[in-house]
Amino acid sequence: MISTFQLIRTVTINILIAEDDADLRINMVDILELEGHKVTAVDCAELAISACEQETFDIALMDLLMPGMTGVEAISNLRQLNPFLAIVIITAYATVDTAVDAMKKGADSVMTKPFNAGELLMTIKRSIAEKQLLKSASDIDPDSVYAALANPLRRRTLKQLGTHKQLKFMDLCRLVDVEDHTKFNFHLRQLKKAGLVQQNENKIYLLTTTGQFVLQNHNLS
Amino acid sequence: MISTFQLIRTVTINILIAEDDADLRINMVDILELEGHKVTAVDCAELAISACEQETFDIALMDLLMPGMTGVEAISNLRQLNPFLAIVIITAYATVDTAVDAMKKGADSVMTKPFNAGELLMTIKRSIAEKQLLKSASDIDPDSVYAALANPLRRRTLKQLGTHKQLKFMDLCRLVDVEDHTKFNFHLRQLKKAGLVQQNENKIYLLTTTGQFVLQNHNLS
DNA sequence: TAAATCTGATAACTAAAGTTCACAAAGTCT
DNA sequence: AGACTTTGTGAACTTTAGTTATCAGATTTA
Repeated sequence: MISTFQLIRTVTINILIAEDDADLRINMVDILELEGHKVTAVDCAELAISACEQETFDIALMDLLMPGMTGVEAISNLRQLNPFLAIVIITAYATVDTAVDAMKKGADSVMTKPFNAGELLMTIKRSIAEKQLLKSASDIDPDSVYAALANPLRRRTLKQLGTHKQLKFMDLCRLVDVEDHTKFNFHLRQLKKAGLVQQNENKIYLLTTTGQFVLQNHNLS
Repeated sequence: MISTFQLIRTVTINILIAEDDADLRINMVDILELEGHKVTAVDCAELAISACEQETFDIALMDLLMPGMTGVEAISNLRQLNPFLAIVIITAYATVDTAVDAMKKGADSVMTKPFNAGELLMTIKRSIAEKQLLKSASDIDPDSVYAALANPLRRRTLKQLGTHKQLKFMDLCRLVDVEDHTKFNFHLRQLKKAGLVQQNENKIYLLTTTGQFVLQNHNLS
């Protein structure tokens, strides 16, 4: 059974649903359980938050309008409980403005009602995939990354590598305006040790995927 | 003249417009210049990028559909040139999906055509204000902030202060599970020196605005 | 081929970060 | 009042980060 799942590349996802319309809620649960996922369904945002306190979900599908707290209002609470939770806001009355607002408040996606099974599964799959990037990039050692970023010279180096992609030692050294190359060599080694920079077979320096991620998300000054 | 501006609390904003519809473009320029803003208008994304290389804009209003690169595709280029640029995507054919996509790609807001002068000015004002937060929070010394974050004990401390808001020295010390209070005192001083933590008049510790900002944006592990 | 530049290792040193210990003023509890 | 907890300070010390100088193999240039 498990091998079948693996063959068709399906992974069991732990899904939280907050939807006050009972029919739609049951419908969604059916679709997702049929797909082999683990589903917890509640009918308001407050219960979703307490569910998140008990359990680690991969994704939360939050209706926008429910009695009590809205789905968007719950985002910050959910996010605090689980930074890697993918949050999708679901709404029948979606306008561009409400969607933009939800995204600003930290939603990962917005889906409009009505939707069919395919759209639901696709949205879940995509949201999880996008979160996965952040997740994988953040299970690196934060100590060494932050320590590496604590030096302006190293931040400049990362930035230069971000724009020029591939650079030889001395070119990079001159770009960050360091006269002493052995000093620069030290910092480059620190960046390598922190897993932000690597060298290819020709000794040319470039960012690791972690380095690229850090560069994108930390807008270094 | 300047005093009048200050009286009515208007600040000159440096605005970049990329819009291929000449009529709309001229119309927008008129509205914004009448308001006293500095406006640069081009008719494609590529020109917007080169304009951004020459000059530092506060906000870019990018049409989604233009000959050549789309407004959304240009986002990463613009962002790299100026991390503090507010980017608003403008489109006539805005659906929730296109809006969500634009936000995922890094837009700060999405505005639908047609819009009137009031909506335009309001959107600009709001986007600038939201960016301003990030700007003000990031002109603090990044060296000391990253150095402060380089220690797991200090990251735990920040997190606890984020959830409990206000904590006394010993309570905080026990929450982060440190036996030696003088050791903890050292790290707390480091956090204060980095401007992430402060004490109120009753000696109770709490996050500074910078600390709150860092906690939100750096999802610390 | 010789000279110059590039790339990097190593060691010696300085500066900064972090820990531990001893002590003490202030507040709290009984 | 006396004991105890809280909230620190300062000095001594250990560890880590960062700098500088010296050397050396590899590669490029003249």
